[in-house]
Amino acid sequence: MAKRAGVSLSTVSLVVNGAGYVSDQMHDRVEEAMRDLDYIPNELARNLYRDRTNIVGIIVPTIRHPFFSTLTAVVQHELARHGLRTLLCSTADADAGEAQYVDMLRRHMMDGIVMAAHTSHAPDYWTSIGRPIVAFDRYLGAGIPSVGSDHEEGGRLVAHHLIRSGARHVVAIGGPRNQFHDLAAVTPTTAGDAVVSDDNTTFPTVRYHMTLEHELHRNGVRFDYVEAGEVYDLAGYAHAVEGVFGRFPDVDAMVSSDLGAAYCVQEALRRRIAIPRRLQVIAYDGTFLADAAGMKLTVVQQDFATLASHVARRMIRAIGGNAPCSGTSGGPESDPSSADVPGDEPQGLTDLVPMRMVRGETTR
Amino acid sequence: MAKRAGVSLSTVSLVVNGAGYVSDQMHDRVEEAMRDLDYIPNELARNLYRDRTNIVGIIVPTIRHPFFSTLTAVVQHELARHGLRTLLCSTADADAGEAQYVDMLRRHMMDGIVMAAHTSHAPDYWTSIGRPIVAFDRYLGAGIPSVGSDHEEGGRLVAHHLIRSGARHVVAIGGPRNQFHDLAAVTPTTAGDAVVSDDNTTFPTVRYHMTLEHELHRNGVRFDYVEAGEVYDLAGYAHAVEGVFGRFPDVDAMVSSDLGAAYCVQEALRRRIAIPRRLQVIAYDGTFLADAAGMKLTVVQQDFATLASHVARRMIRAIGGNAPCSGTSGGPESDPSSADVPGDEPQGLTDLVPMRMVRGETTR
DNA sequence: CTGAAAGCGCTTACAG
DNA sequence: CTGAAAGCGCTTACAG
Repeated sequence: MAKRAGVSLSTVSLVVNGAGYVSDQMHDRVEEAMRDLDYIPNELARNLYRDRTNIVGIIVPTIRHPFFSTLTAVVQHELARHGLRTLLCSTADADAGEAQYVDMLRRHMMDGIVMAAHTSHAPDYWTSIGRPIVAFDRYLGAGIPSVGSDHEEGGRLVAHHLIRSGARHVVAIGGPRNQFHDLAAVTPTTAGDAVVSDDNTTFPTVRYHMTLEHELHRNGVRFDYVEAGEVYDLAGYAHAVEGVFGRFPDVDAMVSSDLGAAYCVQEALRRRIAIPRRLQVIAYDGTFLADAAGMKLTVVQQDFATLASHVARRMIRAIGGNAPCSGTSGGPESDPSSADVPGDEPQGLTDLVPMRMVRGETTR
Repeated sequence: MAKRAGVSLSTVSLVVNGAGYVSDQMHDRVEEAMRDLDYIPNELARNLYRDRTNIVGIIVPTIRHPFFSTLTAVVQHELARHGLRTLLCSTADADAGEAQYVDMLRRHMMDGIVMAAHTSHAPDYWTSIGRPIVAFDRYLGAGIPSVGSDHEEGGRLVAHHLIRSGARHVVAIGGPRNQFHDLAAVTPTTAGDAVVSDDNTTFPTVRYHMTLEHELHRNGVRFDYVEAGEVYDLAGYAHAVEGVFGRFPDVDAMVSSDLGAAYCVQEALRRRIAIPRRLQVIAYDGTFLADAAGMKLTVVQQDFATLASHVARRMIRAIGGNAPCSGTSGGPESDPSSADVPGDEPQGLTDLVPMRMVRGETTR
């Protein structure tokens, strides 16, 4: 519909896309006409032709939780650097499970999905989708790339600090423990004790608690796990924390996410329990909240920037082919099945990002 | 490409869309074929035909800030109820100003935009876009609907509480004050004192501080405003807060966003300043952070649910016509210029949502 | 180097 | 009630 300057639409298209050969004269004439009528190309038509939207969905439980808001922010940033937009897909804030978002992926409304929420679907479900998916902090099935922090290292960092500082009774507050087994090839033994089995088939976050528990037990430190409800139930942490002090009067170290740790500090202040002298608190994640929780929290820090860059890299590769932003459109050679390029680099399909501990005011 | 069951594509389309008249026999035959080949309609083609993506962008400074993560979550939820998805458009997390997102709106990659970040563009810019825009907590130009809390009321709530409780020196910590005037028909007087002028042409958030200052002055309470840097500079609040105690040793009340207030509590604890006896702290916003900041903060609460429902309603109206989810497709009668339906209801184009104060542990 | 043609996958009038 | 046709606005081979 842009045949104003007496040229054909193909020429306009060539100019707009900077492709092909157009004489300078034509070029200028088209540019001028575009400016005059302030022509704006309709992206919808391109999308249809290219079978690309340049939109990637990120599935999280809720963006309200500081961990997921931080994660989403960095992932968005990183994707944007590659010309991809981020569609917010939260499962708790939208009465819609992940299935609806996967459906959108199937219907080509998104080019790919970053999956960072709990799922009740089995690996078959995920592998059969046949479109680009990157798993965050979870295993979704053979061939689906996965990115996450090295939670075993995280568990070790926490355990070793607590052991060194003389903790006797550690309480961890976290999500529903039954989720630990949904996708995990983990063999729980009788006494609530569990053992990590196969390296490649475990829900990664579980390893944090398992390693922690294992290390503490090995060193004769008592360890209890308290469930705080689903991750999207922010107030659930507060209740769980309050309960801990009643149930375990002799607790001398508490371990949770930033949010849980913040409640620990708050409740300890209220009960006039001296931190870190009588009670140590270690937060897991290291979002802004760790700096604003009444005391500067000691944290085991996730490296969000690195995590995001891995996620973006995996996603770009999975989407494949045609670069979205740069003019170098290499034709439609994208192949959905390239989502599961097998072991094309050292670590295979899993990126494990190191963690580090940062001392605050809540540990000795 | 769905002529498997020996029927024409039009029939398939009719079945998929549940429109027109199809015999039961045809219907079943098509359904069966769709199941067999597990056919998934390509949304891109529909988008092109309908000139609709069912995607709405929300422009925020950063999703990391608890206020904006909460706002985004509720808006997403509310939009989802109307069949609309939310595209995350943050200006601080993506090296891209709002212009890039507006461009996407122009190119029909989004159906509308919720604008909740600071802009340096003048009203002309916004009004000339001619596509659905809803402003949040700001005035973007004649004809652009706007939603926000009643910040004058917020200012009054804070002021009255502080006056009643005997505060003598109040310090507020907030964003750069020069932004206050960007879009505001506000006449600052000599002494740093400012007066709210025209009711319909003011950057709404400004009114909070102006009302607060005005009320406090009227009652002989000292008021100082300290700038904390841009809203996306989370650590900036911490620095600002630290500075306050040095500059104003006699401060006995501090007022800021949840995040700023959290830093106030933290710094006061560190300096062993008793809250609320020697120092009161009032937080503005009322996100989850107010419950996890070392003490339960007294807050002036934004009614996020109501704000979001107004935003969604305004957006639906601006986008107009064809319902996205329900089967009742009323044909393409959407009209971009319906974004500025003039004064079609009591309050005109502005929704002002009430606030309320919730007492915590940080006030007397 | 430029223009007319076919096609991306759907939808909706419009004839049979 | 069902099928052949035109069109959504662009892009890319393919002839001139």
